[in-house]
Order: sequence, then structure tokens, then C-alpha cells
Amino acid sequence: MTLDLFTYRSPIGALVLSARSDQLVGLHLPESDDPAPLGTERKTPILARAAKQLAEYFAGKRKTFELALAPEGTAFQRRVWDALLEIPYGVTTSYGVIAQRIGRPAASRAVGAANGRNPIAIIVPCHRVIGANGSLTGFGGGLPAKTFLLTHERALAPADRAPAQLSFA
Amino acid sequence: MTLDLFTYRSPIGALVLSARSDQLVGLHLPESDDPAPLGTERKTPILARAAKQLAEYFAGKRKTFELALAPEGTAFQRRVWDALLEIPYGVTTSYGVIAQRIGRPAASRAVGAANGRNPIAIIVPCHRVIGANGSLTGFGGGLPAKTFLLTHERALAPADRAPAQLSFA
DNA sequence: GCTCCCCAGTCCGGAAACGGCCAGTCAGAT
DNA sequence: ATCTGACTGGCCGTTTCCGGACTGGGGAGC
Repeated sequence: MTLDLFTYRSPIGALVLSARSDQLVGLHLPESDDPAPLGTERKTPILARAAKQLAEYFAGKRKTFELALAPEGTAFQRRVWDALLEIPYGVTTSYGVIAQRIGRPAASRAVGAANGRNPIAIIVPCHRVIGANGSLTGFGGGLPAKTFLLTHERALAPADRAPAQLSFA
Repeated sequence: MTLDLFTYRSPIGALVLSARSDQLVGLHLPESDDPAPLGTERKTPILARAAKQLAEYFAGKRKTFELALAPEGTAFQRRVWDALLEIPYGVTTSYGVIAQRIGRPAASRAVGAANGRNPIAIIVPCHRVIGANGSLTGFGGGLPAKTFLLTHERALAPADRAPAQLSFA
């Protein structure tokens, strides 16, 4: 199956969206360590919708994405990424909390690793996970991008969630 | 849980039997590379039975063992050891055949490795596995011991199994 | 032809190393 | 007292590397 690509220019740089047929499989950040995906540049419907929703997100008009996602990874990684999708806009949590969430209370470190392999950045909000002590501790697309996303979300999040950390039990 | 030990003097040297509660977990050959197990010398019922059956085996009066075995190893290793238990007395087979037997046709080399880690020699008959071309190719307790066991078994095996190699489909 | 030996290829499982962690400790500095 | 910051040891899924109780084929010798 071929890989369709479309590049969207965002405030944090050129985001390379990738899709297989009608499902989104990747969002590549410019500062990422791993190389940009290879495929044929083609603005398929799913890619067009993703780009549109990203534009709305960066404009502050969208807080949740509605897209068919198909990240590829191990069973454990997919469980982690699924858990990430449930972190609300503007909220942060810790690796340990995610670990508990997926039923592996001691796997916080493995959660960090899976987080780092998140193939669909931003849309699968790995940036909302920070250290238990509040430190940012890492981001595939560079810490500045992580900071940008968090401050951007925090500025627009409901006021009652002002404190950065939440366990969202 | 403590480890009980009992040493049985056989024609191929002192065999150190080890057991946990009422299950046999090891049979250590004198020539083995890894060190003899540590524990308390104590002739528990399971160890007594094992020694008795070994005596019968070396006397040529016993062709199958009836003992509760609990070899400790990975899932793969246990599958290999289980397969070894099904090789009949006096018969030899190859690593590749065992590999097929456990559903991993290309894992013949890995079978060799697992074979080498067999913790309960003789009783789990790893000595009945030889190279696909008939060569002995190795034995934790030394090749002479392997030869002894095979010739001993062959001498007493039913005549219709005279040819050394059998695929025992 | 047929054996026997040697060799390189290949393929696995196992062990060790590696993080986007976290809690506990212990110095120092405030 | 309180707060950092550095350090430690344990955790856990993944990745990487490694080494071998293999095998099949080729070549030399018979």
C-alpha cells in the first residue's frame, strides 16, 4: 500500500502528514530525529481534513481532532497511545499516571519510550505528558515545540484547569 | 524454597540430582561446564525414586522414567524439552526435526542452544539428538558420556530400530 | 558416483543495554 | 524548616548484539 504525503506549514514548522488510503498514520515534526517519511505527495481527502483541523487547532478554534488514526506499533505502544488520546486539551499528566491508566503501574519508563515513538505527534497528544515533578523532560520535536503547544493550549483552556498538572482521575 | 540434593554414582560418574519439594529440577553431570548446584544434601522421596530409576536405567531394566519433572527455563526452552521427552528409548533424531516438531522449522540452531541448557540430563534425553548428518556434535556432559548413553540404549533397544537415525514422524 | 570434510550463510533465542520514569536520600543553600 | 539539585536503585518494554550442540552445498579425494 502506498503512502500519501502532504505538508502543512504550522507555527512550529512544516508538518509532514502521512496517510495510508483513508487513515492517518503519521505527523512528522521538522526537528524530529528520525527522517521524514517517503511517499508520494498527494492531497487525499484524509490529508486535507487533517490539515484543515490542524489549522483550526493552531488558530485556537479546535480542541479535539476528529480523524481516523492508524498508528503502527506494538500492542503495548498502541495501548499507551490510546491512553494519550484521552488526555483533555490543556491538561498535563505524568508518565506514571499513564502507566497506571493502562494497568502497568510500574511501567512508567516504558511509557516514556512508547511516548517517544508516537508516530502522530500533536494529534496524539504526547506533548501533554510531563515528568511527575513538572519537568518537561523531552519531546521528539524538540522541547521548544512542546512548550509552545502547552502554553498555546493552556492559554485557551477553561480557566478551572489553570494548574498545569492534573491526574484527571 | 530450598533445594534438596542427592548424589547417585553411575557408570559415567557422580550424578547430582536436585529437587524442589516433590519435583525433580536438575540432574548434573560431573563433566558439565556449569557448576554443581548448591543446596542441602537430603534424600527426599522424589530423589530416592529418581536414584532408583536411574539405577534401573543403567542396569538396562528401565526404558522410560516416571518422575515429576519441573525444569526451569523460558517458554521456548520448555517446549524443546517437552519435545525431547517424546523421543523413544534407543532412537536418535536431529535438531532440525525437533525444530519442526515444535513448529519453528528454522530454529534448529536455537534448539541446539536450548538442548545445551537442559537442566535434567539423561532423564530429559537430550543425548538422543544428533546432527542431521549423524555427527554427535556436542553434549554438556562430554561427548564420551553421550556416546556411552547412546550405545547403551542401542544395545538394548528393539532390533527393528537398529538404524541410528529416525525421524519418528 | 560417492564420501567426507570444510565453510559460509542464515536464523534464532537470550542476554544486555537503553531510555521523554520515579521515589528516596543527602548535601547545601536560602 | 524548606527547597533545590545531584545521585541511586529499581522498573519495564524495546532494540541491539551475539553466539551457537545447524545445515546445505561445494570441492577434494577415492
